[in-house]
Amino acid sequence: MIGIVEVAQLAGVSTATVSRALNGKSHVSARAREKVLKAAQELGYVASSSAYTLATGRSKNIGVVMPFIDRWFFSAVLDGAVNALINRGYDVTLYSIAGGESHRKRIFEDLVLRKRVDGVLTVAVKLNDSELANLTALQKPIVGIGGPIPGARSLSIDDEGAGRLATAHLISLGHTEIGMISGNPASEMDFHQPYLRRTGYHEALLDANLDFKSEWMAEADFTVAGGYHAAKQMLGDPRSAPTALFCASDEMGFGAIQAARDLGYRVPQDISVVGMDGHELGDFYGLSTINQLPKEQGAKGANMLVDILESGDPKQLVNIEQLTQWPIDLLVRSSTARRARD
Amino acid sequence: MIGIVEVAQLAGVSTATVSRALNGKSHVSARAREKVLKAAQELGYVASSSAYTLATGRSKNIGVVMPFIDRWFFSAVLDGAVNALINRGYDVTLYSIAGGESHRKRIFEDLVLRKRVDGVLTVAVKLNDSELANLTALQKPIVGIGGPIPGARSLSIDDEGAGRLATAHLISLGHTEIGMISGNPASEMDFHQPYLRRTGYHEALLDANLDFKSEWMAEADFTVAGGYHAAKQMLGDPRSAPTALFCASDEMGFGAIQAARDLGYRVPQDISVVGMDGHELGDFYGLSTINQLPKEQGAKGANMLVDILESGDPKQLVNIEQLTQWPIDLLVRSSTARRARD
DNA sequence: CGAGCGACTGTAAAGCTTTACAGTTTGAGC
DNA sequence: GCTCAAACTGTAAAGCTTTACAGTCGCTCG
Repeated sequence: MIGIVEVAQLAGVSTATVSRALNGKSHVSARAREKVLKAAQELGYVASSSAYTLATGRSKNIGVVMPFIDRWFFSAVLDGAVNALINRGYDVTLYSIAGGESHRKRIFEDLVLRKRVDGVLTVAVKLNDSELANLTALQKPIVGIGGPIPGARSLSIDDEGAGRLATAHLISLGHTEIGMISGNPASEMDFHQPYLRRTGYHEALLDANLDFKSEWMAEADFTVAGGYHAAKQMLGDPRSAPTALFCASDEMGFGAIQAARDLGYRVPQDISVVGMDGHELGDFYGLSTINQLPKEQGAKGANMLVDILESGDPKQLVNIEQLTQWPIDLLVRSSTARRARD
Repeated sequence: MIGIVEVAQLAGVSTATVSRALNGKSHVSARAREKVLKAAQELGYVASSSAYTLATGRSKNIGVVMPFIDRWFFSAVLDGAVNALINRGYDVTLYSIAGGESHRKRIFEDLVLRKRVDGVLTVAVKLNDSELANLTALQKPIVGIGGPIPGARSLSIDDEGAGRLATAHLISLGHTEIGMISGNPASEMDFHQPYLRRTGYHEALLDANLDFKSEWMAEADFTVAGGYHAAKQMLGDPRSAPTALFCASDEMGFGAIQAARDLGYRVPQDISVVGMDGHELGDFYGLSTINQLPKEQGAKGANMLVDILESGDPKQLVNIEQLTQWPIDLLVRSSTARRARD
């Protein structure tokens, strides 16, 4: 096992000089630096990260905590975060809290804490008071993606505004009978996107002086199958079928398009459908949507966290509540069109 | 900052006893153990993982290396692995090698090496000689998922057998003109699934004494859009259009179904389509497929790795080549049916 | 009753790096 | 040539745990 002393010996300097030369923090003569670099190269030396962490108190490691890993939105956020963090010299340790409450408790108390990570990035996880207190006590900064976190920094789209925009898009196309397939609040999310998006929908209708019927509101679980069933039910009744549909997720939008087609409607000539998220398959299925660029959100959140860590200002670390609004984008594709004349 | 000495003081014992009581390795009197546990609980003590790693040489951390994070198959494997590893007390550090060769080199040489991880799990990554030599020199075991790795353990489905099974399924339904949409070998995979699956297809045709036409073979990039275009091209020509299609990924299968429908074919009455992988949307779209249970593969690979680490036998760690074949399953849904009489 | 063994506990070293502090060298300015 | 600051370098401590080794204690067995 070769360590810093072997490098120091080969280079003919002290271990302190080796450390300084390799980390580039303080003054080292060009001659010494060169000898050290050569020796390190020759021996294939890489500093032990555990010793580094023990000595400095920094692990160069960020914990990412999310409720799901294999759902599209989450893996996209993760992908963006991992790439951003690698570029800034940080590793990421991944925690899934799908395993229930005890699982979650163990992660926050035992694993994440104490030196394992320098900071925490959460995705659609709302921390409770004791989790926040733990992190604060240890001076570990946290950035949350996907919803505001009281007492911490967060990055989130304006879900209400997104709902309003999607609905307004349909209104601008001349639709007056607009249904919504809303997310199910019980679907394991910590935040309230379902409510917020629904509120935006209602507001847009109000703004345009449009009627709202209760048959135009359905709930599903954010999945394709859920969207399919809800849409089939809503569109199946010719007396109350709306001419346009806003779905609170793209997956539900895919299901709704399929349901409409199966019922004999043409999309978009007979029924317009707008989704939400920016799912990778949206382009293929031609689904108009509100794009929230999850990959970019992940990268942005990761960079915010590293900025805080490297600001050098301990006051920045914790106890700062700040909501960064993430811009949204209306992506118009082929699933929405002007309302046909009756 | 409270450490092991604070716990020792409060419990009135030495740090050695605290360590032993908490790790449960060797004999500690019940009385002492109880005092230690109580003190640790009271102080909220958790051992510093960096000090633990430095002292023991084990990090309780597994590196997972994959070329993509946000593609369905990979995130499913990751999900399975993360949950399995958490259950066995290991963390996972995630590396994406999407960033190109230098990126990859940095990960394998600088980050993964030296104490950061106890072992490595790769997904669809073929290690080159120097990467393998590095890991071997450091006695870090490795398990690869998604293809055989010379000189290491791996877990993989029999891609050739899968291709044969999918094709045989179509043959058993009476189809004699069977096309294939194969993966593109250049699509950033380290392994040769495209070739293997194609070989299986050819073999099945041979076994059944069926003809093969070159118009029945197309290549695409594993995506929905790619499958759509390839299928549209192949099915569009009525002179040579096959009555059944084997797609080397489920995404391409989705695209193929859509293409067939857009051309006016009914699926499965006019055209049968079988995919491969077990994509989560397969159920919704009714795509028959070869299910390879990626989540379970991830969990199995992770458990294999931990078993090796905890076997206590240093000879198990490296230099063992072993290919574990992962069983596959034919999942028959509504996209395949008996060939219609002409 | 003594020897010896097993169970338990404590001391101290080892693991590897960073960095405060102190010491040395270098070179500029006078 | 001397002084002094700045640049560089080395020594040693600190960071926190595990564990080898040695020591203590109580008990059993002869």
